[in-house]
Amino acid sequence: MARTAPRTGSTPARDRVPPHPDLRTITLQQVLEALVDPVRRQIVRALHAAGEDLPCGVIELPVSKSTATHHFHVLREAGLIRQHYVGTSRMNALRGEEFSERFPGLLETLVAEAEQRRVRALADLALQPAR
Amino acid sequence: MARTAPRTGSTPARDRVPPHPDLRTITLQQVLEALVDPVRRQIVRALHAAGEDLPCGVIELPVSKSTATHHFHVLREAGLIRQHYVGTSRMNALRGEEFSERFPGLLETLVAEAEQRRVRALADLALQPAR
DNA sequence: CCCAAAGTACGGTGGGTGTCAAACTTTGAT
DNA sequence: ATCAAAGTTTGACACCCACCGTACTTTGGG
Repeated sequence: MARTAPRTGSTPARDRVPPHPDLRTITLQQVLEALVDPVRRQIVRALHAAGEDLPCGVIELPVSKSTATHHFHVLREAGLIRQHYVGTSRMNALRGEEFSERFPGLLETLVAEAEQRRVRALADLALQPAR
Repeated sequence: MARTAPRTGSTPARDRVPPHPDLRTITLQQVLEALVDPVRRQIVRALHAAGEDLPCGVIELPVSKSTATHHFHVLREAGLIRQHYVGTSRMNALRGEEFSERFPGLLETLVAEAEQRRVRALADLALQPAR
């Protein structure tokens, strides 16, 4: 029942795997607070589109590095992403399957937003004849 | 194509029907901002459970009347509820069908939250033998 | 050994918003 | 005509959180 990892002696003392919450303990409140920020939704969409682990750096965000760190932290606490280190880079992966099992439909709504965004951009272009 | 209602002359000048936004103009950002507040989710759940129009007053909320007014306003702007007057009472109805068509699954997630809440309350009771 | 790269941690700032009380409006009833 | 009920409006306030810069840590490479 030891929730803290046993650390089988061979690995160095400091493990760089941050705690990932059990999805069952996540509340809708937490998830909505995480997803109400457009930058965080952008991260989620990027990870979904990539379909694989991405280091923080390759996701282009309109904020500073320290702010980005903050956003990744919030997403992890809300059970949306999983993080682990590879060298000096922190890799991020969407916890897609398990999250969708806990909150069905939510992720799909976010992905749909990306689609909307594209359609609207096209429509705006079409509706502006000249200027 | 006139988006503003024509007001067929017979009705009195001041109509007490506030503007209800077209669901197609609502963004996910707006909806999430509306639903991130627990009081507003409580309102939505109450309307869903009732299945009929309810005046503001009969929904018990942990806030003052003026704050409640504010929350109903936000929900209406986000396309989640429709309001109309009956006497001195303002009736509120969930725009359930059309909203679900625009954002499939979201409302269901909120309703599921109510279920979760009940289950957790029961579990908490069961896990506390005595004190 | 030292430096660059990639994040993290921390302290501080500004804007947004949930909150309330008080004054006001509209409606229906006495 | 007057009064109570139900909401609304309008400030004002307090707290939260997204944001940034700076300093720091860890890792891998020259």
